[in-house]
Amino acid sequence: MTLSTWNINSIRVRLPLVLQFIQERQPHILLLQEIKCTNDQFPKSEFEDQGYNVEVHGEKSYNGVAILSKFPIEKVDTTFSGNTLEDQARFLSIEAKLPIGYSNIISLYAPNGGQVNSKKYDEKLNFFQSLKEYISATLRYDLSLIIGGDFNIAAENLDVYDHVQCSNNICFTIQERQKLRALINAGLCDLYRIKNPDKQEWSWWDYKGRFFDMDHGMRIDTIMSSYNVAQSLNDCVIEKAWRRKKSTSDHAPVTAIFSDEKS
DNA sequence: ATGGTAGCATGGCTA
Repeated sequence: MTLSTWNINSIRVRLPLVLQFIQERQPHILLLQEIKCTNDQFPKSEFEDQGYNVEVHGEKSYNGVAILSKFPIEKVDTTFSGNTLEDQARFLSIEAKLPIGYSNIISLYAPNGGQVNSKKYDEKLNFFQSLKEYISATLRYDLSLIIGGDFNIAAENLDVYDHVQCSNNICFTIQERQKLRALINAGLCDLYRIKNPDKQEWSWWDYKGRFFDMDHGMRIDTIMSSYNVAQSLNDCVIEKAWRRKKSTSDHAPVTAIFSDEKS
């Protein structure tokens, strides 16, 4: 089973590219972020034509998340208990019977945070606090949880192109990294890091300047899961080729491949 | 320190 996540920065602009990605990669599940449209603007039938069940949590202009699933979707939630940014479309949860077992799958678009120490920055820290408390209260030894998306925080020094230069930048301050660490410590594994313990790869490169040409990026998108799900993991890769394409997103997709056995 | 690009929406916000 293959599960991908991709911050596509507008589904209406990126529909042809996402359809091409589906054709080539054939993910059983695709988590999307920054769809930047309302539910009725989302090209649902185009994905249904490709054999996907589709759930969308959108809003006008900004944010927005969606989940495409080859497996029937059994339960849907557009927020979580305690969500401090409930008015923004950043969270979509489904349940589905996967080959690895019955699972809760979440598409997450964490806030960027704007400027360090701004109002948005505080809201970002508070959002992660509320998400950690929810995940902590929800995780049980018999629950299979997959949470993928744009976390908008790079965890470690090897997750940014220059950890000295980036240390005061949004998405890499100590305060943010502590929030991400606390979320992981609630009982999650970073599936990319399990399979690539030393690799330095990025999932996001700024559109501005020559960031992509210079390979100056950050690894802020990933797929996390409960430990039992991680036992079924075969590989996890960042698909940089999709960031190289014309008229693409500023993020690359991340894909996890699982063995089809229950863990 | 600022600006560089991109999308939404058509001025300025968000990233």
